[in-house]
Amino acid sequence: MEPRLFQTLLEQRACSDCVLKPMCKPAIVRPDELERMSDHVLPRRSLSAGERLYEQGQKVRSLFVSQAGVFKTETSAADGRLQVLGFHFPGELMGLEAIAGMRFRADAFALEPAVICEIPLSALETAASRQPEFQHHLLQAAGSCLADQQEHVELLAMRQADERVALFLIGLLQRAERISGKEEASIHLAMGRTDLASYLCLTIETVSRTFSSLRDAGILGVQGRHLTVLDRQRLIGMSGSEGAKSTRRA
Amino acid sequence: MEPRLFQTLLEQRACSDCVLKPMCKPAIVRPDELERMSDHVLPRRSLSAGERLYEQGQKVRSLFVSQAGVFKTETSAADGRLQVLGFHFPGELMGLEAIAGMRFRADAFALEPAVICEIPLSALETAASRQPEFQHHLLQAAGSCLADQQEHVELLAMRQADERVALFLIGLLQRAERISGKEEASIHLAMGRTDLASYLCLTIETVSRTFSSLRDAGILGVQGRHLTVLDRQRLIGMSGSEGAKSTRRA
DNA sequence: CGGACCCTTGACGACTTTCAACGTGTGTGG
DNA sequence: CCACACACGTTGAAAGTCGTCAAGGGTCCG
Repeated sequence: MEPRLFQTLLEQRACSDCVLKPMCKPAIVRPDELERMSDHVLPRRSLSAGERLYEQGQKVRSLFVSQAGVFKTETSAADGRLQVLGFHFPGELMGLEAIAGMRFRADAFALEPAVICEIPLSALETAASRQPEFQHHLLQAAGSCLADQQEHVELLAMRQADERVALFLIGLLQRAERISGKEEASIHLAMGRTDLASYLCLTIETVSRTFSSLRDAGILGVQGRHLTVLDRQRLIGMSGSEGAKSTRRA
Repeated sequence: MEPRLFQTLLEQRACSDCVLKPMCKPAIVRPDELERMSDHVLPRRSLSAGERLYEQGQKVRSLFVSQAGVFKTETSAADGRLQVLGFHFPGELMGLEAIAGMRFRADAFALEPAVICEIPLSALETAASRQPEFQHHLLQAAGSCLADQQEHVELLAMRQADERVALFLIGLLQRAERISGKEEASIHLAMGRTDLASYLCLTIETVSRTFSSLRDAGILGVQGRHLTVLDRQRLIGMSGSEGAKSTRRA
């Protein structure tokens, strides 16, 4: 497959959902043309899998929106332990949590080959001052980030490992369906078990065991990073504690 | 003590640190005079301990900043379980996470007698459009909220109960010191063990036991909700896993 | 073919939860 | 004034879940 065409398709899909649509005009033009556009078009950059977008402690000059490819943000504590704070899908804003201290609080890595839009903070603020509509969108985006983080906390508040995994999978399904617009049953995990476990505050062994038990229960098909949701209702049922217990006994 | 005078003192202290300082002019005037001021002065309201400020699912018309008194935000899941998402000290913005869906995602309760500033969303956005400086502050405030949430996740990522408790106490100390400007050793908990446990994703028994073991180790003085940090260095040492292990063995 | 990496599975142990009882302080009513 | 209920916090013992340690299989790549 021609990678250029593939990228273009991805870009079109991503931009239709992008938080920065009001200040961006990529639309139908080809990538090489985009580069030359001056006005509202944002600097772009492509990253390969595993490449770092920004680094913890680095001064913040820009925020980022993935246009294609999933990213992870990850802090490293003083003792060297890594903690994945979030996964970021196309159209989602990254870096906002850094602007209070003006330094990134985490590393950001591309989990797949990716294309990223970079928004210089200065451009962001001037655009917001001039266009009330964009300012509104920006606030909405900030609110979304915050809501996402709250959902992460709510996920971690689920005591049992299988509740957390179920809730995570449902979240992935919903994000995929929001992008594709249709009901999805298959999930491709952009992240490995290690990142997944860190995000869920579990060990990779526990994640693996949970996948296996979901497979044995006939709820999930597991082939490495390709998952298939076989029984969506029971998966949803597991995502709350009461539901989880009754499902497990059944 | 005259409650009116007491309130006024609290207001002055809180406002000096308030995220909304640029759009607010309370300063020295007495509360009853404030009520009548029109321009930039925000609607105020006082709540008694336990009173609800806003409710999950309610439509968002305003955001809030505590001026005096600590608040908690708490979601109730479908199965009735409650989860405390955050504690909010004077000067901190509340409700931003709701604006993406235009509905509050949690209940907010005053934990103590409190005074609150209410900021209608419309006022917020118009003020931000007109004053680039205020828009900047607003973004910073959003970033702070996000950073706080991330710290909460990092706290929950601490595996051991004593690490979480230690990290939480250190956070409280820092918030108190940021407000008072001087080093603090005593902590007054505005919240009960139940809210604390929920926030830390532990049971109240575990929290209680952890306090007791910190007391027995000579690190913390515990008298109900009044805590005294006796050995700050060891407390800090416990907040990372390596430190916690070596401290525990010593 | 060997090695590195990722994922899975098993056995054991540690930690937290659960269940239960007790103590304290506060407010209410006799 | 005391008895009582009630909320809150503490402590103990037992049970369960997940982490740790260890081993093994699979795939990709030099």
